[in-house]
Amino acid sequence: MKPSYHHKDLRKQLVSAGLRQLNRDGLVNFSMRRLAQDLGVSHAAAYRHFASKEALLAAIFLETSAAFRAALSASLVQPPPLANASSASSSAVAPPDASVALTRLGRAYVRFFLDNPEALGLFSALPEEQNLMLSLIASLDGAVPATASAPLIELASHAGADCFDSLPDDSAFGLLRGLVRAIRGQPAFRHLSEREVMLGYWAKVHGLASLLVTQKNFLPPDQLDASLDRLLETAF
Amino acid sequence: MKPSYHHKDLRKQLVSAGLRQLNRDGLVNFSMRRLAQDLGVSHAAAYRHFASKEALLAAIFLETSAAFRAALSASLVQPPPLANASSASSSAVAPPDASVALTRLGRAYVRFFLDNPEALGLFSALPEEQNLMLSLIASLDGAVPATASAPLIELASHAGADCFDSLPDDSAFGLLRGLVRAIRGQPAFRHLSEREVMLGYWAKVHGLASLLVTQKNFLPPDQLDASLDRLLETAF
DNA sequence: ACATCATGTTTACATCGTCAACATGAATCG
DNA sequence: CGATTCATGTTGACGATGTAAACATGATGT
Repeated sequence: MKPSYHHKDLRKQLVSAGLRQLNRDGLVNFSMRRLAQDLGVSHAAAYRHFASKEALLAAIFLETSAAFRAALSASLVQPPPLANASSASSSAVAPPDASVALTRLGRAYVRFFLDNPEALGLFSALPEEQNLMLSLIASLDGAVPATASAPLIELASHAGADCFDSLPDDSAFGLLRGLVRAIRGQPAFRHLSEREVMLGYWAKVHGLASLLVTQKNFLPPDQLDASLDRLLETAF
Repeated sequence: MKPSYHHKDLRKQLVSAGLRQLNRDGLVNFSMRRLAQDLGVSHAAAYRHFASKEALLAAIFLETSAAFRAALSASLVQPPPLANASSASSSAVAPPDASVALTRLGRAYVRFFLDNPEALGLFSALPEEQNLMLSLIASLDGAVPATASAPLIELASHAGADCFDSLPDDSAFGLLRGLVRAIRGQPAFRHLSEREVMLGYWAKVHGLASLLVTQKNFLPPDQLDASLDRLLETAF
């Protein structure tokens, strides 16, 4: 089998091999030419599929963020076992309690970045970084198509400063907002606005992810899951 | 006055102009040659002062982190006015209450990164990123000299996974640890380890900084200080 | 069979980080 | 004062990079 002039779906291989190189060498050392060489293809071959290096990174970002979204959604629908697993409810689509749901969501968030360390850098080093984190939140509802060809701009354009109020209640983000509202019902959080409660939750979760990714051993690794649960539950 | 062959303290100008370029063009587009050109000096001139681009960035990091340290220390010694300023105690070196001190510290932390947006990227994109955040915490005590010529390695070498327990109680970090211990005295936090309380606090503060830097308008900017105080106080 | 067109390849260029060889001039010492 | 030394700045070169233009190949549909 000759390696065949036409590589046939080079595109997918660029994205997946690119992701691999990203996690190996870091974002700063990400190189188009080395990537092409690794795939046994000449440099500039990638430019038949991506307009620029940034576009490739955007595609990788899109794939990663799709996985991210899936992980978060899964944590709400089919919760991974908490530290103290008691009831065996088979298909609890609606989470029993807001703070439990937020704990699950938070744990999935942190776990994802621990499993994909480079994703954090990717998510914040891309051109539309200003709107990125919120577009991720917004993209929870699937309103933004994850089709890999769409440039990042398109994704980010859906999430401005006002996306907090503009998404429908039955979207995933709307559900998150609902959880936040429920939390805000507790007397301890009454003096905060919705956005403040939301930001406080997200900040804690995101901060845990950031710090733990770069400080993997700050907490004893074997008790990490339990620690995470405790920390997230304590937030509310 | 001819621009003089010898530029005389090019080094400082490289650091400060470099910091400026960093905040303008971002870390990814940071260019040695453009920097030299902006200073009216030929490329490679910088290599008389810094062994590599990374070394320059490390120097910029050191300067930035010194300012960071100063801002944090100042917030503990001479607190910036909280939202509700009542008593005018002239020189309250010892903060009156642990949670108040932590709120002040947190606000200084967030404010610093809002004022120096690129510092966040700098702090996490540098070679010793693994130990960076904790070395910053550790460097609160001034054990690490801020002399600009020292490479980053030297700084980071002082902060390993064990710096949490190894610093003396009367250092700034020790003080922070004391604050954390005081907080842990409250019944709501008794079930958490010291490190967990510490991480929870730091995560919230760091997360607030990260999210607000990239989402400057998520909270109404005019009430940002008040919101921050509320959010930080609610953590405890 | 042939034309079309998506997909690879080659060549070329500007820019980048970095090094080696050289130039300059301020400081030191006779 | 004049010669020497040495830190500092310059020039030119090299290899690697991102990217565009011109060209090649071969799968596809008429």
